[in-house]
Amino acid sequence: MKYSKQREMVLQYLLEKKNHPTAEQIYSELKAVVPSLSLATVYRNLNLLCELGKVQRLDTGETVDRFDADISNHAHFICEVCQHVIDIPSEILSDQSIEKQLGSGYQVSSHKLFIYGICPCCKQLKQ
Amino acid sequence: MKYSKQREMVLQYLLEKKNHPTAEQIYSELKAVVPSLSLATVYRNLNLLCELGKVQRLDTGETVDRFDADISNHAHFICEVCQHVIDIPSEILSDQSIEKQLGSGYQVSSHKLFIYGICPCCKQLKQ
DNA sequence: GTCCCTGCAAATCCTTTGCACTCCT
DNA sequence: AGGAGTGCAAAGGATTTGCAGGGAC
Repeated sequence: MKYSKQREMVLQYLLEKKNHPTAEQIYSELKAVVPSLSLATVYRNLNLLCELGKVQRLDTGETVDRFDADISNHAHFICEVCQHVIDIPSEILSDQSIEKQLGSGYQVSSHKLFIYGICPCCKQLKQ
Repeated sequence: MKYSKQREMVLQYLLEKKNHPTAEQIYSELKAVVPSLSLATVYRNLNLLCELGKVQRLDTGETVDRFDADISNHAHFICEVCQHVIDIPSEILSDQSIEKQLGSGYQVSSHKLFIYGICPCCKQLKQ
């Protein structure tokens, strides 16, 4: 695979800011730096990085996809008040423990866990 | 809310066939029975039923949404070979156990767990 | 020089919406 | 009769694709 400045930028952006951005967010922030950047390029590179396993796509239930360069096993908490997506450490659930519980011939390769509710920050503000 | 034959059909379809269909699948199967049926009506009623809490929407990571009239707490296993969506009993994870593990101020209202892998049926065929 | 990657615009796919008409109540 | 629900077609939003030009190797 050939080097490309645009792909590097997208990956770096995701590695630095861990805010689970949408393609559009990545695009508009990077376009400020490189005005020639195209949204199609951002999408193409996000898909590529997903296929390479360097980035994961989050289907949070919103109409848009979000992206995350943290590919370690972790869950996501989506706050119903502030809409922020918060990383949750993996201890809650592992592929192995799922496979053990499913038993009888299931082969587990991955899982996605989305938790919805109110984050500590918003919960405190409400009180 | 007023009775409508179309809404009743959509709900009945979901209650009977538990195959997690897409809006398009529901539409084409029911259109065979009532040819005047419109896809927009299927979408409108699916959204309504979701709001009423009689149906849940599944964001499996495919481009299309799937729907499920089983609103009890259960996970979904998506077979990477046959693409079938299989219901997994709830014992794996409950909102309460998540909340307990998150601790420190998180309030959990719901969660979605998608497990990806190979189902027993396809695993056996491969061997 | 070759071929992958880009930017742009058009296309595609899923879903929603506006409007006139229908049919519950 | 009144208003929610329908069907149709057109609009909408997110993402992908075709193509000509540009950059990596």
